[in-house]
Amino acid sequence: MPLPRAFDYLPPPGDSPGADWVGRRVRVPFGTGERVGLVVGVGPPAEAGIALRTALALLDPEPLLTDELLATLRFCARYYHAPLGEVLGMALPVGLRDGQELPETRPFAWRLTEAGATALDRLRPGGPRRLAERLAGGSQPEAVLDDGEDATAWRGAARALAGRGLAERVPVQAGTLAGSLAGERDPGGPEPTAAQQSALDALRANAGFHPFLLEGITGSGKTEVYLQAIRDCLRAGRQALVLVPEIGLTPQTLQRFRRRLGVPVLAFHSGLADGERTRAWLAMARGEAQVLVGTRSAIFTPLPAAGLIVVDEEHDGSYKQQDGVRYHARDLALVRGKALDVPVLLGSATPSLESLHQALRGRASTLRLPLRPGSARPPRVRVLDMRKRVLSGGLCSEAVEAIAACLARGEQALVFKNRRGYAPVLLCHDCGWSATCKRCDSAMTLHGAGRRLLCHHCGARAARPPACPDCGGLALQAQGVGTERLEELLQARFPDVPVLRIDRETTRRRGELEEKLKQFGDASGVLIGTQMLAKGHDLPRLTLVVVVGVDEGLFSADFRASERLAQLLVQVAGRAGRAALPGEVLLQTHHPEHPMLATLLAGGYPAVAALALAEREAAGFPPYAHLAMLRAEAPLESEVQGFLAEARALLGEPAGVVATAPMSAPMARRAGRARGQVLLSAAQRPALQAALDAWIPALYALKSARRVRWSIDVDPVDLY
DNA sequence: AGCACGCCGACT
DNA sequence: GTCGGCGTGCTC
Repeated sequence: MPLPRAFDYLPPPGDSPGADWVGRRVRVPFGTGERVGLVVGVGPPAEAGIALRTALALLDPEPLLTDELLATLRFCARYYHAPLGEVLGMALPVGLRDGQELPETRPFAWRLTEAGATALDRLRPGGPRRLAERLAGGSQPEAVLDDGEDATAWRGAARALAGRGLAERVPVQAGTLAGSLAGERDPGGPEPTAAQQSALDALRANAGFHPFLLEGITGSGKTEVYLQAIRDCLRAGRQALVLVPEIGLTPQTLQRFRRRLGVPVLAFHSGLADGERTRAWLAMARGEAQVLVGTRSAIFTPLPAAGLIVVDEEHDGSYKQQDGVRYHARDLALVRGKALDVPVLLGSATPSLESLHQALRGRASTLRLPLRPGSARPPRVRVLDMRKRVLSGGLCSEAVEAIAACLARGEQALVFKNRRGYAPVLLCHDCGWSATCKRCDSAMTLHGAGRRLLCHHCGARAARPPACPDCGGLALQAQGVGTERLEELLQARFPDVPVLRIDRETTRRRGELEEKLKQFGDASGVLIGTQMLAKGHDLPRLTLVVVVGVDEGLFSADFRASERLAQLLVQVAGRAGRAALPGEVLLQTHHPEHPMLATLLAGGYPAVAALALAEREAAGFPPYAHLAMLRAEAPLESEVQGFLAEARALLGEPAGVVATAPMSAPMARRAGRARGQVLLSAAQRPALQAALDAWIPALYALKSARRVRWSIDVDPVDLY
């Protein structure tokens, strides 16, 4: 339960609990019902004089959590000021949280039954037949099937065969699996470059906990270093955990890991069914699996034989949980690495300022991978000054000409716009009215070729009004451009080549991005996309990138906006060009003289990072200060302000901490709810933590806290 | 967070 | 006379 304390129970009748009960689940009476609990301690009750109830049953024959993981979760609860119960609930896979029995995790294989062998020739062509033909050559481990031609479809086929008694699922003896995988593959891989070799030497010279910051742009071979480091780890008989950003966990990534490592590689992400998540988690907990690749929440997998933690694209925003327990998986990776005494390898082309700061202070070692000879050269970057230009749908004539020239060479162009929809604003040119959301303080975005209005914050929809609701005029105009309008424009301008739009609207399903890009192929054409296209899939024929609308990021109120923009520009630019086909990047801006852009062009990301660090130090922002945010929302503005005012008064002026007055969130109303916040800042972490330790219990006790939804965000990434 | 209890308004 | 609204307090 999200309650800030633990509950004591008497042991189930006949049981005598010892310290080895810690980390096991119990079923207990709670209030009027029953709950699954996790034993976090055994001993006399924390408080005398409370009538204890009796636990009903011990559920697990062995602890689910290692001591280290439980200690890390306790740390997580303390550090992020979340109730331990909520942290535990979040860290356990759903199936285990609601008390299910521990599933089988041993590897299984499929084989044909006798009936299946005889029926083989009579099967109609299709998935089941293809699978049956594979199995006719001998039983196949599931891990091998997962990696084959029908990587996603074979399970359905297997179910169909099993339903007719033609195939069966049988356990594989331990040990034979790794061998069968290694035997089939080529685990050697390419010869490491000098830079990769020295990175690996540095990793090998290290024993125990140490953070490494692996800096290298796309194509510099970071993954190769991960793979070699994991192989070292496996050779020592230890487990490796690899964290990847939400969009990084593609079938291709997994396949590459499986091929090169020669052992089963488990995936862990929100797209998995509950059962699969539980099994992957447990297989690591039981030491039956050695490698797990997963997104943010994979940081909570038990690693009884840990050897290495890798965080790929460590600067990526998706490592920060944005609701509930607002943890940061990269930061927790460092906490776990220290507790487990294993190296933590943070990789990025554009490291976060936090990690660069750690490296500057000598807390992390930097390993650099320069570009490999023969791979892409850095693209030529041109800034297009948009002032006083004639625009056609957001693109200036130079950009359109560059696209035309690129297509004439038979190559591909990418137009990047971080705004989906047709246009971000619908404006009345007669009276200045613009379409805003009824429930949010934000403009509604035009969609559907400009015929519909959609709020990106609450999902509200409306038809485009035929006339201005305010003045009745007919001068309603779409202002600005989104990806949809760019698609319309480019399709009209280049009718003879494919124009493909990739954003959350056109590409929702997992794996759909890969399918679409595969279909797009190597032929000449134009891609239009948002963030989704900033990284990932390899596009060898892509030589031109046009970035439309850099300006939003240059003048944002958020102090992290320029860092994020620089990271995005570097990532997007990294998509252009190959050894044989040099790339070009065009940046459209109204502020060509902006220092961030100038610095980026002159010195690349390292120069921007150095500049940003100096600014942060001068302004007293992270990583030179530490922040915490109290947020509250409620249907009524008065309830939010009432709570925040009381909360702010309770805080007082603690030593070493500066807190703002209660204020409205940058978007003061969202989905019909008023939102407000108080920001705390401290030069030293302990002062901030001490203030929060004293403050938060008092917040729970506030009456006004019951009328709002409030939360604490330690190390917030977004200030709203 | 759930859940029960409790005290005031609209229905058969 | 009862169903049900959500304010309040508790959960070992």
